Formats: sequence, C-alpha cells, structure tokens
Amino acid sequence: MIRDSLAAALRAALIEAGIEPPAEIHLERPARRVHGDWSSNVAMATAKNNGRNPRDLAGELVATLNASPPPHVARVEIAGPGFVNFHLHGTWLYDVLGEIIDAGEDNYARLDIGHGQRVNVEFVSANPTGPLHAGGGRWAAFGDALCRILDRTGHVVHREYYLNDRGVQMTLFAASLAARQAGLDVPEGGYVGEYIKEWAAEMPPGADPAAWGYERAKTDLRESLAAVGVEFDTWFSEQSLAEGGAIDETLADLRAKKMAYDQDGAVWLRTTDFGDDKDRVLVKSDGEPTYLLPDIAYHRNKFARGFDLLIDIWGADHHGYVARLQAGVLALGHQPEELEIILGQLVVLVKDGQEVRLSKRAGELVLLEDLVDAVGADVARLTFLLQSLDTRQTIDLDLITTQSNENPVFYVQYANARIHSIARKAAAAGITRAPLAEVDLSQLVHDREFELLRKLSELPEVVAMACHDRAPHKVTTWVRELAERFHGFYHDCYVIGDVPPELTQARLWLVESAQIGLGIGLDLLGVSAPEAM
RNA sequence: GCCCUCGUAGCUCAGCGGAUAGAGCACCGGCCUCCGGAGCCGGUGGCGCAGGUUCGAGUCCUGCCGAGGGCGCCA
Repeated sequence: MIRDSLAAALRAALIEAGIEPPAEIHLERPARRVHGDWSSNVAMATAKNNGRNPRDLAGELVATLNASPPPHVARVEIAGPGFVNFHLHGTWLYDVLGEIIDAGEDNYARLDIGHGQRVNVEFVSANPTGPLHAGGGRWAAFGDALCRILDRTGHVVHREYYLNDRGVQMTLFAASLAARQAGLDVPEGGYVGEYIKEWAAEMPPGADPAAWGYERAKTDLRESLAAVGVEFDTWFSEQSLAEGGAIDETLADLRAKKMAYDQDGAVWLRTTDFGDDKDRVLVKSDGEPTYLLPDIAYHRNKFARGFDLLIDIWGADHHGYVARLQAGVLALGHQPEELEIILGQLVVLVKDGQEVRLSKRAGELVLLEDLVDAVGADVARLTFLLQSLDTRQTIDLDLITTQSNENPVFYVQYANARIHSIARKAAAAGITRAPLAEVDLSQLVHDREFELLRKLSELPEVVAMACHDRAPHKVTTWVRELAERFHGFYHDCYVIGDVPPELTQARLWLVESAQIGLGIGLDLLGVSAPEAM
C-alpha cells in the first residue's frame, strides 16, 4: 500500500532529522489536487516538542525525500504552515487498479479488524403486538448494514431479534384481540389500531388470543423485515428465558455477587456501584420482575452462548435505560467493552405536511410494509442509510413516494447499469478483455480516470471507518461519490467507439474495477446492483 | 432541575483536528452525428451565538439560545 510506503519514508526522514517519529504518521488525501495526492502534518505535529520550527523541519523532510523519492513519488513539496505534500505519478493508481482486480469483489476492502470476534447484534426488537411501523425500518436497515460491515471486517456476526412476549403489553394485546373478536371495544389501555380488527377477524374461534396473536405478530414482523432484505439468525423469546429458569438464575447470581439486596419488599440492583444515579428495582414488591431483570438475564444468556461482544441498537427513547442495563451486565462480572449500546434518533414521518405520530396503541400507523410496497426495498433501505444515526431523520412520505426517481439510489444504480451497458456493447462488438498483465494501463491519463481510481482507492479506509464509527452511512456517502466519478468518466471517456484499442483495453479494466467497488459498496448497504434499469 | 443527541446553502443532509466547507433537491444558464440525458458542465447561496484549547476548530472544551428525546416498584 502506498500509504505505508510514504509513512515509512517519512519515518526515515524524521530519524535523519534527529527526531523520534510518532507512533502514527498521519497521512491524508488533500481536499485540493494542487496540494498533491497525499499530505502529512508530521512536521507541524512534531516540531514544537522538539524545539523546531514547523516549516524548517518540513523543508528538511522534503529535501531528504526528494533526494531519494519513494516509489511512485514524482516530487515532494512543502506547503502552508508546514505540510509535506506528495505528488505522485499516475502509476500508483495503476497499482490500485491491479489490487482491486486481483482481490475482486470478494476480497477488495475485506479487512481483518475483528480477528474473528464473535459479535451478537440485536436490533429492531419491536414488541410482538402488531406490525412494524415505517420508522422501524431505520433500525432494520442500519442494523443489517452494520452487520454486513462487521462481517467484511473480520467479525463473526449473529443477527438477533428479541421478542418481549410476556408482560402487561402482551396481556393487553391478547385482551384487545379477544374483545374485537367478540365485537366489543378494546379494554382500557388496549390496542385500538385497525390491524387489531383485521387480525381478530382472522383468529379462529376458540384460539388462545395470546398464543395466536403472538404468532400472528411474529409472522408479520418477519415478513416485513424480509421484504427489506433483513433476516435474523435468532428470534429470541423472553418467555422461553423465563420458562428455562434463567431469570431466577440471574437473580441468584446477582445475590451471590452481593449486587442485589432486599428493601421495602422489593429486590434492588446496586446500579449506583457502576455510576447510575440511583439503585434500580429488579423485582417489585408484588413479586413481579421489572423489565430490567429479564433483560439482564437475556444478556447473560447471550454471553453464555459464547459471544465476545454484544451490540444493542436502540432508539433514543431508551436512553434512560442504558446505564442500568450496563450496570446489570457489569454486576455479572463482564467488562464495559463487552456490551455496546448504539442509540439512534427516532424517525419523523411526515404525511400531507403533518408529522405522523407513531403509536401502536393510538392507531395511526404507517407500516414499513406499506413504505416498501410504495417505493421498493432499495429506495427504502438507502433512504434510511443516507444519514448518521445521530440525526433525527425526517421522511416525507409524499416526497419519497412521488419523487422516488430522484432518490440517490437510482443515481448509483444507474452507474451500475451503465457499466453493464458497456459490457453488452463490448460483447456485441466482439471485443474481449485481454489479460490485465498484457494491458498497458499507462493509457489511462484522463483526469476522470484518475479521479475514479482515487475514489476506488479509498474504499478500504471507508470500510474501516464505517466499522470503527459504527456508521454505515459513510459507505452510502462513498458509493454516491463513486457513482459521481463514474458518471463523469462515462461522459468524457468512451470505452467502446472511436478510441484506440489499447485505450479500450485499459478502460475495460478500469470499468471492471469500478464495478467491483460499486458492487462491494452496494452489498454492504444491502442495496441491489441491477444490470439494467 | 439533571442527562443524551442535534443545530452547516431556501429544503434534506455529508464533512477521519488540516489548506479556498461539499452533494442532492429547488432556482438560473449551457451540453447528445458516438458506450443508456435516470447523465455531464457552470452559476446563485451556508457552519445558531459568545468565549477557550491548538501552529490550525464546522469538528475538541465551557456557557448561552433553539429543536428532539430521556430521567418510575411502566414496558
């Protein structure tokens, strides 16, 4: 990798200047091309501690580097307050092309960050008391994309959905179904949504509303998620946890570790030992466990199944619950880094210019299923993956449905369609690709070609960053930028047609590398790469 | 009152502590005798406010203003 060789050269130059190199030599791609292909701030970063002037030091480094330039380096320059800028020959990008082709879609930008770490990612986990609303699609799309990124970066990933199939909400759900079936109003605090009527009508006479309703809801959830391409490895039932005695075992465990105590007829967890504001109740004075205890038991179960890292993806409305669950897991003797809770801001749905309240009980529902029916899985997924989980996402249902053609997904997929169009054109013209080793890549000298390759060269870093920051939208951004570069190339650089055969050959391989990059990016997002649109 | 997230162009959003802050939509103006115009090129227009740290701050810290969410023996 060019980055490593530049860093090594800088390290050597620093030593020659009598300065101990920092552990990390920072290299970045300047925003402006006039600043070269790669740039380093080491002179500015190390000058002060060594009693040197940044520009003087940079000048010294530049002189050393220019005296015997590293591979591909045309010249090194000092710029601004002390940047060391590397201007490279296009040959470094030909190497990138070669790397991409050698690695292929399976292996380019496949990293080993995780070293086989076993990760359980739990997401969506909406209660099995009704269909999934459209906002839930954000968790589905994000969770699945994160899993794909984790998988590509050397983690062993397990997708899990937690079903809260016991407790008061299930009782109310069952009672609501039973009431509707009997033609009565739902009980106080029950579920009044239209779907309850529909489901009640489906329910066979004599069926147990709780058991039947649970299965009905689970099926609905599974199908809605499958429609956006999300499938779980495990659907974990809270009820099964209780029946297996895990809740009692967990409580006994916490008591044995002196982390639980009795007071006022209730059982408390010492969450304050782990930074919580106050201790929390595990078992209420009426003998019923709170939500917390089964949840701790559930996480205990996940660890028992051999996972090294648990990732929970929650809506920001559960923020207040983070500290106590973390405390519960620590109380069991686990380390803080074994449980990672990712909070995401909630989705705001807008219809007819009005915010749609999302509540299963209140009734007004916009279903994920309806959204997918209206715009398709690709548009839905990419829409959810356009922005950071830290921002409150507003989805205007009228906009997304009527103007779905303007969704960035089409821009990206169109690039892929053009790639395949070129392939079809080549096939029709009887042009076949010569082996890469026999092709003269130095034919590629157009800015559009270089810009495309530069963008492709970033993918491994983008994947690493998306993994590190748990930020799939960084892949989305990259894919859009890659498509932009490709469209520019496509517009200005004909592959088939009035160009010399050697250039056609080189460009065919460039197109191939673009297809590989695009394919990887779209796959990480779970968006399809159609050959024609 | 305390805690979390956010505040960037008219709108929706990107932006690993780096150099002259970018896209899409909207608006204005260009580009098809040639691989798909769902495209390309150009223009208008912006970091909530005030301090601080730093060689350098949209990015880090503090305060203020504004938006959303959270602070139960609810789930």
